[in-house]
Amino acid sequence: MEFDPTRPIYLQIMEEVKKRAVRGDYSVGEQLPSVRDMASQMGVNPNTMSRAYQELEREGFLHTRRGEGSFLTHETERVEQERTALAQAACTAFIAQLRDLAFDAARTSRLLRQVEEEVNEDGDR
Amino acid sequence: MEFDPTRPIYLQIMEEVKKRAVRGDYSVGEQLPSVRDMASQMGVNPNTMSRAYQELEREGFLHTRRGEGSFLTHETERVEQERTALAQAACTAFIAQLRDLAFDAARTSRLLRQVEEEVNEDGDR
Amino acid sequence: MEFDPTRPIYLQIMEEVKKRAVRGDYSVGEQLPSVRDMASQMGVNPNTMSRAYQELEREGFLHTRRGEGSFLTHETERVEQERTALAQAACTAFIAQLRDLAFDAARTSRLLRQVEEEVNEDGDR
Amino acid sequence: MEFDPTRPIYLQIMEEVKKRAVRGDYSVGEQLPSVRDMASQMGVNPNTMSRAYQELEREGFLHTRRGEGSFLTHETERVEQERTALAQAACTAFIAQLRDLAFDAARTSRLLRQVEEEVNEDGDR
DNA sequence: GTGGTCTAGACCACC
DNA sequence: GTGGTCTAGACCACC
Repeated sequence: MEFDPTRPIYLQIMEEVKKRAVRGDYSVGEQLPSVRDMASQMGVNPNTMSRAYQELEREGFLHTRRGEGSFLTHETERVEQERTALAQAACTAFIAQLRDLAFDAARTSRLLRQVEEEVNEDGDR
Repeated sequence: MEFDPTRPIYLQIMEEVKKRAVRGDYSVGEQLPSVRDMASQMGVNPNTMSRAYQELEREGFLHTRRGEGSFLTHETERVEQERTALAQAACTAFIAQLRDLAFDAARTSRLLRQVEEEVNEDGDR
Repeated sequence: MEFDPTRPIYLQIMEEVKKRAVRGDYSVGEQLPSVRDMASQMGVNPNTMSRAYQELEREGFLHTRRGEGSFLTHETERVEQERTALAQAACTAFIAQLRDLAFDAARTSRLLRQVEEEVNEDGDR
Repeated sequence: MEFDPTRPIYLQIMEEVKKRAVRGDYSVGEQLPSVRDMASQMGVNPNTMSRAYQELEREGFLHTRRGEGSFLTHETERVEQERTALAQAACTAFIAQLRDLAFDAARTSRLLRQVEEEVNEDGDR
């Protein structure tokens, strides 16, 4: 994986794990790859991965059972909450981009209506 | 400037110049920094900058007068066209993110309405 | 190959490749020598040859498949179009020469009829 | 002046002087620039220029009067003869080019008729 | 000063 | 093997 060198890697790993859970790569309650496996998978130091797992545990996103491994939270709502947070972040970034382009409100409205149509068509599939 | 190492630098420079023009950093018809200046400003080789300028000229985004320098197109429409293209690209990326998060149509609609409101508030400022 | 030092080499290479295709040295759809081979064949730097090939691709005269090589266009019409263009260029240069010699219209007419006869004899061969 | 390095320079000078006379840069009977002046004008060695003048004299195209200088022939016909010869040479080269392009007789006829029209329009000016 | 071209040589991606 | 990109540095034309 590629990491943005200007931000702490463990934070970027946390986001990645959350995205994977939200995407459904891991199901609620499911065992996650071990710290070592995940570290080699993402090409980072196991210590860094361990830190990421610890922080995720503090946030209640996973729990670790000594000697057994780490497991994604059982609470569906917790994952849903992350989905919303990630969507909101994407949304904030998107608005910032439009603002930076000085894209006016009228054109934005038109663009968003287009987006909505596209999404609805997708939903129908 | 930081460049994504997986994509040609000259393409990223082209996008950056377009963004700057769209943001209004450069006005239509205005002389742009020379190839050498822009190259040192962005920390790339003058040849790479030259390539970027040449491609932008081919796209009609700027024109070069030998021995004089490069100038942003006089056509406001050309810049507007780029504004639209950049906004659409941002939009497409945004939708892809929501899709990747398995964000359903109903929630997306709500989110988009929220975006629209925020942008309108901006417009009112 | 000898190049006219007053004109960009890559442009002269483009013309040479077109002439070769028009002469039938390369057939439509056929693989062309690699950038490196053609460069050493013509005694130029591979970068210069690469530029020539890229411009020819932009003109639709050849297409490149990454990792495989470059191929003359499949469209016979494209090559025919070049034949016409080259003939017209030769023609324009010829007229300019006659004009430069202050060759009057009557004598030019006679000369042109002579050209036509010679070409027709050629056709009969 | 630029010379083709594959052919004797004095021959190329001779052709140049003939072209100038045919173009009317020099009139019949008129004094030509001295060997020295012409040599520096064309950027060649005076010996080379001298050789060219001698050959032109042998061909009866100019005559030299010791201590006075060189003069273009008085005979208008001699210049006309050169005009024809140069036109014929241009013509031969033109036909060779069309042949090299495998430009067929029908297309050549069409092209030549176009040329003739252009020349006639020119003549009307 | 300006941009345009060319070479030499490296490194990469795709095959 | 193939082409694509980038750098470094030279030289040139036009102003």
